[in-house]
Amino acid sequence: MNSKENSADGPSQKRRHGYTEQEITRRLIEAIFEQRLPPGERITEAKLAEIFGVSRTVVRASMGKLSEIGVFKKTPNLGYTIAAPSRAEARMMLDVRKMIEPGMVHSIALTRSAEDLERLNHHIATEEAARNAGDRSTLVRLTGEFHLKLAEISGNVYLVHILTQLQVLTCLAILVHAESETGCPRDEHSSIVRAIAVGDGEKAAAKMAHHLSHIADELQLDRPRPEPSLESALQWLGGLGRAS
Amino acid sequence: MNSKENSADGPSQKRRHGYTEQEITRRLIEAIFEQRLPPGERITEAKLAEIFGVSRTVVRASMGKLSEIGVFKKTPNLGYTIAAPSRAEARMMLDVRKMIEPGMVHSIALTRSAEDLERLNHHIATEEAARNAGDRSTLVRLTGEFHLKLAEISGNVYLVHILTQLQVLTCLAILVHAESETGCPRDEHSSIVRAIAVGDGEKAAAKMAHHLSHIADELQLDRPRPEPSLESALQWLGGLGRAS
DNA sequence: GTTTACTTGATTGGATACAATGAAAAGGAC
DNA sequence: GTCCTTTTCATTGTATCCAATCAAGTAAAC
Repeated sequence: MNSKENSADGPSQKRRHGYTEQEITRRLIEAIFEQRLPPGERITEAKLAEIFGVSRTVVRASMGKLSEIGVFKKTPNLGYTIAAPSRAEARMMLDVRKMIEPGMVHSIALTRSAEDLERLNHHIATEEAARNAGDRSTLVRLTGEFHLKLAEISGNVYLVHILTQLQVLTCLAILVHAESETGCPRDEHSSIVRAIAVGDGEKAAAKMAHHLSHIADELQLDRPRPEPSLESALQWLGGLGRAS
Repeated sequence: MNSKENSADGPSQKRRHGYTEQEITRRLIEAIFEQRLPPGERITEAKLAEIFGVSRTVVRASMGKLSEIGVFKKTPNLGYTIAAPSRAEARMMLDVRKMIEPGMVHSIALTRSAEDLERLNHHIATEEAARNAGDRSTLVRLTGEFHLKLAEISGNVYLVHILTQLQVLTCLAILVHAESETGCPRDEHSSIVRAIAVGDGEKAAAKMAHHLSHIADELQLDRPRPEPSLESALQWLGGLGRAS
């Protein structure tokens, strides 16, 4: 978090405004996408306030909203951690996305403009560039943002809002549970765009449904242990205790 | 805003805490459901703080979150109003619900337990009672909560969250635009539950899709004027000016 | 050595004071 | 009277202070 152009602006020169709450929220989400804030990491109001050069009041509002949507886990009077979604939670968020996104691309396929296609193709080209360059953290961010771009193109503000939340959470789930942290698989995005381009809503929806299923597959099948829960950890410790 | 059972809970007994942020948020949403907070109403932090007997700090957090999800409209440095969704916004929120809720009931139809059906039937009976009693504000709240109950039964926390937001917004849209403010039409709810009861996911989804379309119809067809926008109003005034 | 009670430290929770903002009213010049 | 400036006022925005809470460590009792 080296965002201290702040440190150069003179010692006692009073900034009219520090970062605003929305800017802070945006930066935190960005940091998660780029894996600078790993799931499970503990984080305090005071620390963030210092980093952004504002009082706790402002970061508190931001962290409150991020907690509300499940990006931070907050335990009262204790503190915050970056969420580390369980497999069950990951499945739930992908279930919701499976309800939403196929319908969304179906709708888009029937209404898309030339400019929309331009944007989508450009985005996919950028994805490919990052993939070829081996820039993993950028790739994860971009593949996530693809889905948000679709929401924007749909023109539905509520979709943008909802999918932004779900996308951040999905990103965290992938970081926790997926083996290959490459974000969305290969070129499924481009096949979705192709279906949109020819106006085939059904096909676009089907492709999107498959795409989301593939993401879900990665989360559920990779690791052998079904759920490294606290319960099993305690059981393990108990067995150890008895053995020694 | 007559929600002062507060005045009954002991005169000078010092509450360790006043209302918590979540309680305040819940009550505000409840008040909207019951039409004690009409769309367009202006509302200030100080006023709410006084009503709930807490400082601005707490209500501010609550109002911030409500603004985030679009229930309040907030203009910086000026104030808040209860949202009065435009027809375009109403259409968008119902579009999203059409993407989500049919799939949701489809899923529920395949997994519902006897207890789930019990809860749903009980809720519908309560709805009917309110309808027969002519208790309109309770009816609006209950018909809205039916959809939330479904989300709860699905067991998906993200669905509960998302639909809670959309439901409140839909309620506001209905209050602004619908002719008959009776909430959800007749006994469409019970036909959905019947399909769920027999495990027919396809039928439940279809019924829900129709149900949501009916709500959308009410919002778009009732009033003659397509959109009483500021633009058209100015144009009208302009014409008047030239004519006089 | 184990348990209990107490202290301490770190962190959030909430209230208050003050600054910043913008709208509307008041005042003055022409 | 109209236009421009100034003042005032209501409201939000931010910082700071202190209280509340919980965990963990410490000391004392048995």
